[in-house]
Amino acid sequence: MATTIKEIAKLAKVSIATVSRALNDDKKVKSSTKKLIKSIANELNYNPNLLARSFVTKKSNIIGLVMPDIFGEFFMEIIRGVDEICYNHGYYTMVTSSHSNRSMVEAIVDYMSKGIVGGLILMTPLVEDDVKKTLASSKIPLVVISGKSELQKWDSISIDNFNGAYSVVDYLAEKGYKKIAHISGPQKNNDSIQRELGYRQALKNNGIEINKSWIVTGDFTINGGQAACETLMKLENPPEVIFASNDMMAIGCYVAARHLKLKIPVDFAVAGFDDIFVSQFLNPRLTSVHVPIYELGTNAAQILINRMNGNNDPIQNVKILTELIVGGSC
Amino acid sequence: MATTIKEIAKLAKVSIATVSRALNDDKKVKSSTKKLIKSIANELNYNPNLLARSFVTKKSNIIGLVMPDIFGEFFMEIIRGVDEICYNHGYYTMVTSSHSNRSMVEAIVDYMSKGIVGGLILMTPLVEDDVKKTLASSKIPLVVISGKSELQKWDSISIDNFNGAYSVVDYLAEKGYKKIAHISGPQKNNDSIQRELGYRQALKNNGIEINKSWIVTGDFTINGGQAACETLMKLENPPEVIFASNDMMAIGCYVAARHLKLKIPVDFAVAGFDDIFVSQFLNPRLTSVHVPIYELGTNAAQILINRMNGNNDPIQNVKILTELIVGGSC
DNA sequence: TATTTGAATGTAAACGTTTTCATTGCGTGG
DNA sequence: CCACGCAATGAAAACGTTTACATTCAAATA
Repeated sequence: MATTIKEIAKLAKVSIATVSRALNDDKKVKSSTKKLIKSIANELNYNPNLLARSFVTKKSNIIGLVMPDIFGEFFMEIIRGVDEICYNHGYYTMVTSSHSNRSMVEAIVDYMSKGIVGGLILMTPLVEDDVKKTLASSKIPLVVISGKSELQKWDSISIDNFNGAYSVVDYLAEKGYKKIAHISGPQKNNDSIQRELGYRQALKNNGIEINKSWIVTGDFTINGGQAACETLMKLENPPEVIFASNDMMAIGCYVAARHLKLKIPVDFAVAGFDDIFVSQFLNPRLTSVHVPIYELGTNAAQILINRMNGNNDPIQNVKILTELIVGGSC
Repeated sequence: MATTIKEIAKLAKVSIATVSRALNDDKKVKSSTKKLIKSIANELNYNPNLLARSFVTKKSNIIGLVMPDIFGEFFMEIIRGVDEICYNHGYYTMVTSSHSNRSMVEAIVDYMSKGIVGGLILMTPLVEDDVKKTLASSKIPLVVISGKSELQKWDSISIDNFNGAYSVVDYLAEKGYKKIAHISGPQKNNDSIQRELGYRQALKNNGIEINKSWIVTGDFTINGGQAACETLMKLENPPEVIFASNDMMAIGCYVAARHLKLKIPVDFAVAGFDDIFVSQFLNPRLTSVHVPIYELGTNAAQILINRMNGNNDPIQNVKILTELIVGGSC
């Protein structure tokens, strides 16, 4: 079995308390004994039993990352970002999703109540009331990655959806497009809501009136985007360009174009949001709004670790800025 | 603080031992007391402290998943598969990568020695000697997801790279192509090696002689694929079709085609391996070998959990079968 | 010299759970 | 009616670590 401080204590002829202190760099230990203990620990290849330590200190350096799903590069990048920071600080990353058959709340509660994780990162485009209630009772620090800053409740990171959408629609208007349609995401999804607001504001500021038949609700999937696009292009008065609330639906527009034998960007133009990996290989390249997802993860993890180390600064609500990527699709 | 078995014991007027037994469904507890204890536990919203439990039992229901990198849909799908099975069995998934600045070995040792994880899934295309040595000393069960079955050492899951590559090259030969080139992956990468072997065997079986100048080493990246493709197409005697060892490099061929103003599949054809998400949206759709990556993850997790539960069957070396996906790229 | 200080170390409790080894009490067979 | 066995429960140790409190010893102060 693995070596324990007991064995080190025996060899160093000191008590386990001294060993513990020495290994934790307590100032009260004479530097000579400290050196001795450390060298013995090294020799024996000692590794502290983190379970025992967490158990007694009631602190865990495991960070729980709860997501609605584990799929696609968005979540992947989040995990990567979180893991990177965790690794740099000696923390561990535990991931899970709500697994369709359980609610987000159950997933969170599971993580919070077992005593395993010492901090929580919750990634969800929509913080529902029951989730809020659960979070409010949390004894461990947590950070929310969300579509919208949950001001004054928890630390949060969110994408600047509004300005991202604004920038792309504004670009379209400046380019001379007048008939600008929008395929939104799910109704209650905060990312989607904010992006639609940005769309509307950009139209307004450019003196373009909103045509309700040009705003169609999608579901963030390729199929949804395709259906929405076909609906739009079959209108008596079809739009010149479609701003899809995410790239997946924009890809759906490409598929629809092939079906309808229409050519992008000559017959109609397309723009998306997220700038996912695929988008640069679409033909023509998709104009989109780049989101530094990785930074969402690193920021969340950094803030959380600070909190876990006792940081008591006021609640932070970080907004991650986006960048317009211009392709040949419009 | 959270409720403990002590409080339950007090309320039920029994000892903590009985509570522990009752909650663990020990047969020796009278069913009436068991019922009482469980109802009280329920009432108090009791959750066992997993740290304490793992600490005393020396078993952890946390599975460590170590990967060379956390990037792209391949790893994402693995994580998803592992998480799904873990969730279904009440296990937890902890992920990490080797983070470029530490070796795979360090990452593994870190996970093994801290007592946190009770089982390990190691995902790597190449099990090097130092890793082997480390794994050999492991006290906890582990499963390897690799490019090649490490027979008789550890349970392993691997992709049937050889037959996957064989099937696509055989398809090309049957279609009438004679000049079939290959862009391989990194030299020591097992996935790459097996795929090249499949390529060679398929040529042989179809009576096609191997032309060494048509085999170029790539690095699994888009840029590498592009460079390799340009090298090939600038030969005096360029090939008719290129089989790239993965889809990323196949995408590089598309990029090269654009540069060279060549048209796929008329000027030259392309096939890949992996059937990544992007591939279906390339124009024309990429012919590739589909790999059920998700199942790699679920299989690995399932085998590992069985081992953690005391399964002592002989070592398993599972090979995951592939499927040829025919697109318009050849 | 007697007392105080403080640095260095030791003692032992505590964390929540499982588990081994008693202990109790009751029914059954002789 | 005694002994035995068995079902049900309890008492207490154990896991590895941290930490509050106690102790020691020597140097510094009065």
